[in-house]
Amino acid sequence: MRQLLITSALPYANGHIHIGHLVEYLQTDIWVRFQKMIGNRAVYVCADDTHGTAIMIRARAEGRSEEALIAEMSEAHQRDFAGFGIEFDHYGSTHSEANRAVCHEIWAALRAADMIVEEDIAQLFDTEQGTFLADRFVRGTCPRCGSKDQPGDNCGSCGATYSPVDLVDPVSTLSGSRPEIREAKHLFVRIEKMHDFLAEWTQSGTIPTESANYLKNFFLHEPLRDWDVSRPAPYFGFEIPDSPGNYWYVWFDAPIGYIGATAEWCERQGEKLDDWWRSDRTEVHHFIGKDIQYFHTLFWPAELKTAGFSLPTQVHIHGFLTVDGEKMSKSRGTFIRASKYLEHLDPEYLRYYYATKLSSRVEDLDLNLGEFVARVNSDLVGKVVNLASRTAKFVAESGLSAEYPDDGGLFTRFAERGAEIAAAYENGDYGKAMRMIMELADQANPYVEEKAPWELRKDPAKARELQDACTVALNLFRTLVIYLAPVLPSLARKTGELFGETITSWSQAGTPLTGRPIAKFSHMMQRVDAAKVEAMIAESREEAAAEAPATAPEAKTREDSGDALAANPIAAEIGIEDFLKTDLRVARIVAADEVPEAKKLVKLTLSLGGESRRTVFAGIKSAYAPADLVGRLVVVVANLAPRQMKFGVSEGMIIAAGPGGEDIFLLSPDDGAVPGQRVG
RNA sequence: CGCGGGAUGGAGCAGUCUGGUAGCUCGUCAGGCUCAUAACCUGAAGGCCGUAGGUUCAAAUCCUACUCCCGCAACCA
Repeated sequence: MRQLLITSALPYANGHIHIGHLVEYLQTDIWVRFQKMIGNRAVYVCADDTHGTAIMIRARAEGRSEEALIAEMSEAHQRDFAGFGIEFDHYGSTHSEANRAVCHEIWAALRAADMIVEEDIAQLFDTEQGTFLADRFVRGTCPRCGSKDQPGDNCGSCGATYSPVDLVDPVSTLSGSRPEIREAKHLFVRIEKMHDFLAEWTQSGTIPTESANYLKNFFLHEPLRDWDVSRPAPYFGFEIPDSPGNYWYVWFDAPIGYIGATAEWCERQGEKLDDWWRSDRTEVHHFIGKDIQYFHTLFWPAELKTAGFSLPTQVHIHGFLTVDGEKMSKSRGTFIRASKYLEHLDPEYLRYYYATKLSSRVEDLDLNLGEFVARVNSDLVGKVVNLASRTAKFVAESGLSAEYPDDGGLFTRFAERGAEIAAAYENGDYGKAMRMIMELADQANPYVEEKAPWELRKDPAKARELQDACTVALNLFRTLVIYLAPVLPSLARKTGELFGETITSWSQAGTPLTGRPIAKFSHMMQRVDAAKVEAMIAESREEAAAEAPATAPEAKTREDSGDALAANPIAAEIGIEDFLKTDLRVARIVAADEVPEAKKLVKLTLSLGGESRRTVFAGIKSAYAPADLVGRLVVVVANLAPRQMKFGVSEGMIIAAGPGGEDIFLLSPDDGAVPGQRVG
């Protein structure tokens, strides 16, 4: 019997679970259930990831403590997971004493290994908010080219990279105030010390080949940079014991949460943590998304190795979810929260659909809504459940035959495929497992067809034959359900009830049931109603629109949400003279050309009236077709310094609102404005 | 030459590692059945396996080049 410790990435306490997250938790849950069914000892732990600036800022904005915020989110997360049948053995929080203790332990080991270095860093400090500002919370004027309103780490105009402290006229996006420069001590992990170990470990088969290559090409080909793991107060997190006033960066304590949560589970179960994290006997399996492999395959093993913990046996990495071939989109209604899904649809549908799409490769997974409906209905309802619903009632009185009848080897064939299907589950090739199971299901229905129990029952002399046929069909059905049980726990439970047993073990599939009563049959699974899918999408779209006023023209002024403003607060005050430096002009788009090689850009030719023409590259390709742009009036920043871009020189910038992606909204003057007129 | 993945009947995919009759599900069409949740069964149509070369007795499969698509990275909202 193998002993397995299994984790999914810790969901961040700043947001709700959506169907994209669920790919990972369902993938993990299926694997865990499978392992338990084949008799391995598997423990599935997870926790909320609770620390960091984002949590602190949000708690402040909502006028409550961080603890209150994360408690509420943890509850919401666990409710969503439970709704999808995701069963953790323990669900903790990174904000726990258990986790703090492990952080201390790992920290001490890093110190002992002389892997911690200190360095003073000049950082911007927002005096109004009383906090240091991460790069993304600062904007200002580029020190090199003078472009205004640039991000804190690099200039979007000239491409210069710099530190936020170098910005001319920096502005805090939290308060709009001008931050001051303060020196602060930061602590770094000198991960380069583990370079040789990591180079070997990442190529050892523990992680998918694609990922190993990625790490080799992007990080391990040169010395690894020191990892900044501290943040000065105020910060919501754990204070570093030997560096008062400094806190561990959220990404330091997040993975450690795996161990912290395990420690809590051990405490409750009377187990020893060392049996799970410092033992060759226990395999550690992480399930993560490709976006965070960097943390899990470099820093994490380096820390574990240094502190003498077990290294991950395997890191299972999955891709992202797309819906109908596109990224999840709020405006399209495909950004679907777990709780919203559950209001409309059975979680087993999604469990099955994802299972049919998952493999051991790092691939994105597409939720095609039309296919979703068709697959679930034809596979689960039409093929599998149908076997029971067309035969169970014929044996309601007689029960199953006392001896398993001659079925021409059908059941044996079903049983023999078990090992192969199990291997597919083990390897994470759920799609392959589902295909094999459905292949079997496709053999079962013709059997029923051939035996025609509805004919047999007309002749009392054939009662025995009828009972035998149904015994075969129901046993085939039962075996299929056992194979599907890791994916469809609810169907497995109902099937168990039909047969008067509990489905807990894979080996049950190998032996047919005989001589026992069959419970009254009732529908085990409803067909997917496409209308409900549509309703779910429509509601998601409406709710997203209500949250983001910029994307909801129908929203009236009094209903506008404050989110857009909160997300991007008003900049520092300026005088009229500053504003007048910006020369905004009305311009007419006289030509709009595709820039085929560019992802975001459209090449515009603007007329400022008369013979005056400008070429401007605008990043609006995702929102506007060039043909729709020609002729319309826009507002252009006319005195912006020309900028050399990959595809040509851009001589200005057109003004637009919106968060980006498909949600970009060009500003246009009302009728009557003429190209060349100044906007002021 | 930025990194990676992909291209197989109308749709979604398997098959590619380990060359040897091109397969599955859905959809379509024609029958059948009526036990079953407009479910199920039988049959049919539909593919020169992205393109062009090469290796081989034999290529969807191996090799080379190219084209297109999708992620990620870069590009002014």
